[in-house]
Amino acid sequence: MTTETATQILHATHSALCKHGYAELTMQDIADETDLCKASIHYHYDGKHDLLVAYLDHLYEQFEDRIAEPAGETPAERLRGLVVALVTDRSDAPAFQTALLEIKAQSPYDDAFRSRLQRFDHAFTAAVREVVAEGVADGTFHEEVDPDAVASFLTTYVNGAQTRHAAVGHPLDDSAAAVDAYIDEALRADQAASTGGGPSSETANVGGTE
Amino acid sequence: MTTETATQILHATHSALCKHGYAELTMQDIADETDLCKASIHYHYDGKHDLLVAYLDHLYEQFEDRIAEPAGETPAERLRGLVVALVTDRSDAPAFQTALLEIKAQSPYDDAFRSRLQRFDHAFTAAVREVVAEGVADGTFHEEVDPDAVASFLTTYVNGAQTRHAAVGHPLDDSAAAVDAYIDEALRADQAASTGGGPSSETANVGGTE
DNA sequence: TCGAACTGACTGTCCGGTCAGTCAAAAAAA
DNA sequence: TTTTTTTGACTGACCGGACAGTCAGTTCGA
Repeated sequence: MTTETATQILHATHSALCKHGYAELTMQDIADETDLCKASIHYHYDGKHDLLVAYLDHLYEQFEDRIAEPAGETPAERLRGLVVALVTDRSDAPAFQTALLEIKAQSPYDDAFRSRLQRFDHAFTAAVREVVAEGVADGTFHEEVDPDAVASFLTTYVNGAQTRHAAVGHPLDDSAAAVDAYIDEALRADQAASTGGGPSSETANVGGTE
Repeated sequence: MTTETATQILHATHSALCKHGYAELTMQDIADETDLCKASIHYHYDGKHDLLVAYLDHLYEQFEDRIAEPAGETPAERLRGLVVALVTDRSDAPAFQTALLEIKAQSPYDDAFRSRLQRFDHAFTAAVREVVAEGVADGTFHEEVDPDAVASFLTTYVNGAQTRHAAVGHPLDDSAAAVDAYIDEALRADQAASTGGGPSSETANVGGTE
């Protein structure tokens, strides 16, 4: 098939996923976002599962690009950009985060999903680790800061922020603010530590906002 | 119906949920964990959704008891007990956490689920806040520690640990260790802050060792 | 004997997947 | 060039399985 058709179907999958959620997603829903019929999608993809996996791969490529070179002058800004990008309420994708959580929840039952999600997790952790290491190297962050520990910590925190937002409506802004406080208070070498309950960490999100 | 029958069905719901997961759960699966037939369950509950909601309520009662009076001499120990109880790999419930995540992921589509999950969230946050406040009051924790912020922070982190464990297999032990480190380094008044910052706590290594 | 508890058989619906066939454009033959 | 064949893309109609929920009827204890 032409790449145009492929992206059309992948795009339709995204829209349908946001509209109906993963659990309620049907092939017809996807076809409805297309000028093709249901059978045509089966013609291009071996089945629903195949299509979803292709969609996750497609998503990962975008995610990879997005976290590849964090914008910002200082490591602190880049770190903030990296994390906050996943913990910000983008009006274009309220339902997307929810659908992604549904997929995460299916991951234990589906090896293909699981390996894809692991790629997201590893990529994000690696990106954070990289930026933190830069910060430690150039003196932005305390020298005792362990990039591995911080990266894993933030990844877990981001996961929590996303889950808690989707599940109980805990504001993403609150979680983002807590990360900001964490960066300032726990990592930055030039900031006075003010303790307090500030730093809450979380991590999580795989897919990003799209 | 007798409360015995009720608990039998609720128990069966739990077992079936762990065995099959939420997405694949059928009324027949639940009935199979019972000495009743499918129709009998429909006789006692208005439907699948009703039963699941009753199950969540049942679950909440147990949860409430569990976090009601955290065990431990010091606030630090009680806080640890509170958090680690939710971030420990209990052999009896590997699949249970996954099923719970599936339910969380459905929460945005289901008001009854959502309100129940919010009760869990609020109860846990309140329990943490309480213990932290005790710790601040008796000098175990720094006086600058904000119980509200710490409670929200830890709740989010716990969510992240659970999600990341289920979704990509990130070890719960690692997350638990990070929380231990957080308590020691960011909250406890008698611990030396590892960073150069100031007199107040430092959370440089909040992420822990993992 | 009355009614609550329970059951087996059944129904309606939904959905993933299949299939025979259409159609247009490319390739091959004339 | 014109005609024929092939092929890839696509479609409407259909199939079969799964599952929530129903219902007429049975069982059994009070």
